[in-house]
Amino acid sequence: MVERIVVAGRAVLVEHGYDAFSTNRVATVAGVSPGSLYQYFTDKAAILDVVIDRYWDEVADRVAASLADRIGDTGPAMVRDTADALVAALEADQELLRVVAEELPVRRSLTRRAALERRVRELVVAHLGARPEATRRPDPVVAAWIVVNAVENLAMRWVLDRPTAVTREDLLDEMTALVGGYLLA
Amino acid sequence: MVERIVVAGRAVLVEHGYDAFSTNRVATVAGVSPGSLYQYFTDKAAILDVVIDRYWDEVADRVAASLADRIGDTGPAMVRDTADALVAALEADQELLRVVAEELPVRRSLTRRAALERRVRELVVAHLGARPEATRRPDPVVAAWIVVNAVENLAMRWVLDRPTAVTREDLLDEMTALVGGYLLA
Amino acid sequence: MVERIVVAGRAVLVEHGYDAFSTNRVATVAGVSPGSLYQYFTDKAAILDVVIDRYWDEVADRVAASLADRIGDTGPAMVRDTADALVAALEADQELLRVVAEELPVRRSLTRRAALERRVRELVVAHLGARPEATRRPDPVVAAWIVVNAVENLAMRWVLDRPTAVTREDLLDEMTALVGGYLLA
Amino acid sequence: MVERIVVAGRAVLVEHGYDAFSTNRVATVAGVSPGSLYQYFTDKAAILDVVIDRYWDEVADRVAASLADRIGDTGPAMVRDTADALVAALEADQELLRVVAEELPVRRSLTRRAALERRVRELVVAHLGARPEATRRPDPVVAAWIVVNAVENLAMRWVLDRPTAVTREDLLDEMTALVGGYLLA
DNA sequence: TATGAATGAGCATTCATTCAT
DNA sequence: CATGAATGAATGCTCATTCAT
Repeated sequence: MVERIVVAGRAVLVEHGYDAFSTNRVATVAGVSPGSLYQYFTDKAAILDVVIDRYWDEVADRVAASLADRIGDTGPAMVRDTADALVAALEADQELLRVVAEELPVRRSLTRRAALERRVRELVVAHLGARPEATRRPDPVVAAWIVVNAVENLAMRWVLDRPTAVTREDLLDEMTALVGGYLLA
Repeated sequence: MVERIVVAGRAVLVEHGYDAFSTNRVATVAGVSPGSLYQYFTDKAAILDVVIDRYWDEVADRVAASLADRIGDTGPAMVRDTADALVAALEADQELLRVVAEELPVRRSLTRRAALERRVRELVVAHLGARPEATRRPDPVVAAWIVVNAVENLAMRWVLDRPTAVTREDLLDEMTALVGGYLLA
Repeated sequence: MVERIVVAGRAVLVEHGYDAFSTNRVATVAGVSPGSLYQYFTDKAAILDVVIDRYWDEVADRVAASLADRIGDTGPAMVRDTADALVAALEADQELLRVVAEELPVRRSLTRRAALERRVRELVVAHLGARPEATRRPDPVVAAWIVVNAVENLAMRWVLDRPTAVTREDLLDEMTALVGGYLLA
Repeated sequence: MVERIVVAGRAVLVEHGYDAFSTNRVATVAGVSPGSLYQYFTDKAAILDVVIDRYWDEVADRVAASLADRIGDTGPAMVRDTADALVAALEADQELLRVVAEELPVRRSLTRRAALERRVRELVVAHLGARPEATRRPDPVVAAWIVVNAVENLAMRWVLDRPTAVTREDLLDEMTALVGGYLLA
């Protein structure tokens, strides 16, 4: 039932946008009475939170799963593969990404995205710490912040804007160059 | 009168947040009757749009003004100065930036930010086109897209999140390294 | 408009009872939109309060007016006339009295009725203080409390219950005897 | 089970007030499922009715028990003792009295209180009938109505309002004087 | 042009009641 | 009998918008 409601919530968001995300509509789409919503969620906001959290968790899971396959990667390949995984994760549910990233107040996604970023950042810091020759940047913590923010944002903007001038391959190549060039600059 | 309304709209946004941005409140703060709003704006959304557009225009103006002073810049200095100008522009009205960037649907800012980005991108393209030795990237259009997005986003996140690990100097240094390393990678 | 709403509120109360006293119904009966209610009243409760307060104020006014005519009264005649005035005042809007006294939480009427009682009690205390021979009761404050409560309640119960055994004349006679007998006991 | 529900109903009323008297809460406090309520009561109102009826029955029982002890009483002593018994009965469960008398629609208590009053009134009528010299009032039925109403109301108001000017002894003394003075007036 | 009272569709939420298990 | 998830009508209230003045 929680499932039905969350799925319906997602559907409403994707098909009718955030403005149409009313409890009544979510209930209708879920084939459930409005009252039932409140047996599983305290609030309208609580439903939305679950939908959003679930989205970012899925993105994180996809990225993690993808990375697990290429654990031996090193240097440029690792960057490219990670970027690829991230882009793929964002492409997986573009419709919802559009709503979550453009219609919803960013604030709603903040904690979940921050968590995701922190996780990745820590991996990067660890990686850089383990291989001093991998970078010439003075502070690995700063470098990780830069790299993670830049890559995440580039991937998101690309998926959302689909700039005609930049193919998917371009994007991955350039992100690789961006990170590689930066770390060794 | 348009002026009064827009100023009031900005004030409401900054002082009470987007949720309190109701036509009645804006009218009250503007010292105007709610009916009068509709003589200058078609919509509540139209007011908001002007407030937001004006914000991004101000940011663009500040960046432009700042750049005009350093017209002779070249290479790293140019990057650093541009980044500095952008950070400064975003710092100039942090309160509104917070609302615009975190409380409002991103969609609202989309066209104006896109315009800003396009302008800067064209400058970058022109610059790169004029000095082929400035970059090893194969496609200047792609490179410009990458660079502008990365720098803009990094500046915004830094101003909004104020990550303790990254000082303002760090930020500028690293952005310079990021761009420099990338273009020559 | 306040007038219309209050009148409609009274009408709803009288015709459909307290349970039907919903904002929408009051608005409908007032021939007004639900939103308009909130331009003049903070709350549903605020509307009800005005209706109730107005009712008790009318009762108080009628009693006061009636008493003003018989200012020279003394002893038994004064008691009888006052009782008469009170009964008449309660009879004037029996339908509303029924709702106010039997359907509504008593609590709602408490402050207004307390004010009315206090006013009358003070008159009684003053009267008794001025004519020591009018009573043998040791404490005029206590005596006033007893007398006012007894008379008010008897009048109310009689109007509401219309006990077949007790005619209006009976009631007045007996209340006169009650008060007279008590004060001189 | 009926017991558990009624006890829970009383508890909810006393601890949280009438507004919180929801079937769900009563069921929770009773440690019973909401559905089970409807196997023993037709209605939410039915539960409330039993709670209230039981309350007034308890008051009646206490008064009756108290009176049984003083069966030989006559005249003023009888009045005083009866009044004492009534006040004591009302003081016994003041918390519930407050809810029943001030938060609940009076209508709910009407039949049970009417029954109580009728019982007492009949006693008074019988008493007065048996001793013609006990009163100078022309109609014992009328006199009984007056006396019972006055005493009951005074007792209730005193317990609920605890007027500082009137001690418990005052109250009993004055009620005795009131009734005595009246009957012999 | 400016007003602001009036609007009314729409919303989030509650809770007495039911009924399949 | 007992359950408790599910119901859904109904509620109080908001606020963008209109329009007679």
